[in-house]
Amino acid sequence: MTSRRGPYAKGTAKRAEILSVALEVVAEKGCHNASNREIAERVGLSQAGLMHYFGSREELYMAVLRARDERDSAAYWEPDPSFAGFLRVIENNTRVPGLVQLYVEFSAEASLGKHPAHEFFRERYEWVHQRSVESVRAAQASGEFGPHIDADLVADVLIAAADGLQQQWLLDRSIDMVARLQAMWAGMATLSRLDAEIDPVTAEATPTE
Amino acid sequence: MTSRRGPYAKGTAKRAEILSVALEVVAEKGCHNASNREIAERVGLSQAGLMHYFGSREELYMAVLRARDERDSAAYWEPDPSFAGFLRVIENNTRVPGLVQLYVEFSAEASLGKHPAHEFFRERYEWVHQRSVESVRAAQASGEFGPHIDADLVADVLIAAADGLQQQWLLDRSIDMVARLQAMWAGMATLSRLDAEIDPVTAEATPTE
DNA sequence: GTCTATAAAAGGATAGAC
DNA sequence: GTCTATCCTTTTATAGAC
Repeated sequence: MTSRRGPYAKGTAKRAEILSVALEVVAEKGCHNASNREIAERVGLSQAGLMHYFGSREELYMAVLRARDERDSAAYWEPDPSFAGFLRVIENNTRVPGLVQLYVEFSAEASLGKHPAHEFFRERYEWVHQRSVESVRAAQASGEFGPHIDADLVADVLIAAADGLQQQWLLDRSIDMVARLQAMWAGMATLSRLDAEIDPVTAEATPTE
Repeated sequence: MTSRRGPYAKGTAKRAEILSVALEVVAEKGCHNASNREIAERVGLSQAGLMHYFGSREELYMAVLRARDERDSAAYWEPDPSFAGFLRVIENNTRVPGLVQLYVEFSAEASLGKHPAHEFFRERYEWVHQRSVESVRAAQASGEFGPHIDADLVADVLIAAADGLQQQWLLDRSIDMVARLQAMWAGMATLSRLDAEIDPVTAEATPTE
């Protein structure tokens, strides 16, 4: 059980090693200044050797991000598909600034035109969105959210706030992302409960008027 | 009045032209793939000529972003330093995807270590934050928000949601950023009013329990 | 101010040998 | 699998003419 079946054992281990080193280099220099050459050197490969495992810089970075998602998903989301689970993912990101930076910069790079990672990020967004919708529905089931809320909209706002807070946090590591997300979540929850009790349509109000 | 005083007239006009062309190229290729050579060519300058105006790629992009901020600030923020003004800025961004992409990618690139634009983005954030705090205070004055809210926290969340929604929007141009921001704002407002009326501390609640 | 020319360094990607 | 060698492109920066 120490090695997986024959021919793939080494390749798999090497791939994992590359992913980890790639993350290390990105964390130090940023996605923009991390070069295949440097990653290859640190793994003890030539640049062409690196290309054997990942056909391009984009493939490599996608793989790094995918590995992160799989790890986080297994560790936080799946055991607890609620807002609390979501918060644990964000809180954990605090320990891996390199990943956060890679995610923001690479997804921005991929957002324009026909970039090789464009589809990857679209699909990833769908996935995160669905997960978040589940969290909202769980909160509705528990009564924290009212029944009339638009779960897709809340999910979008939640993800947006989390992404934007990560951008802020990259510039200033002292900000408390979790506290801010909790405040936002509580606001949406309160609003949704009032909608249910008072008027399903009203979303704005000027009480002192 | 057609030209500013003598020696600077041409330099100023040329700089403005370069900024506009740089934006055009970034909009097409993304900040990552826009090259000084191509920008210079399209302006009708050599690369060395371009470098005469902006000493580096970073300086040039900072200048593009600064010009945008000045324009938007004059057009939307200053006439209306409220949440509505904030929304008009966001809504306007819908018309300049290149700028949005440049902002997200370049700020992410600059967020790591000692990047030449790091300080620029930190200062810019301070500025946007202060502007947003003013919007929150205006909403408190009008009674839309309760008096006990943490305006800095609301401002951070508002900016985060706006930034994150722009990331989403870059990947999927069909999402309605303004509607989502309004929902979030309404939630925070409602929460803040309840805090004032019921209990200044409570931010979460499970009413059906 | 603007050009041509040019340098040295670095990036990504690929062909083909072992 | 892994390497060497090579290609093409980008970047910054400089020297020196007009």
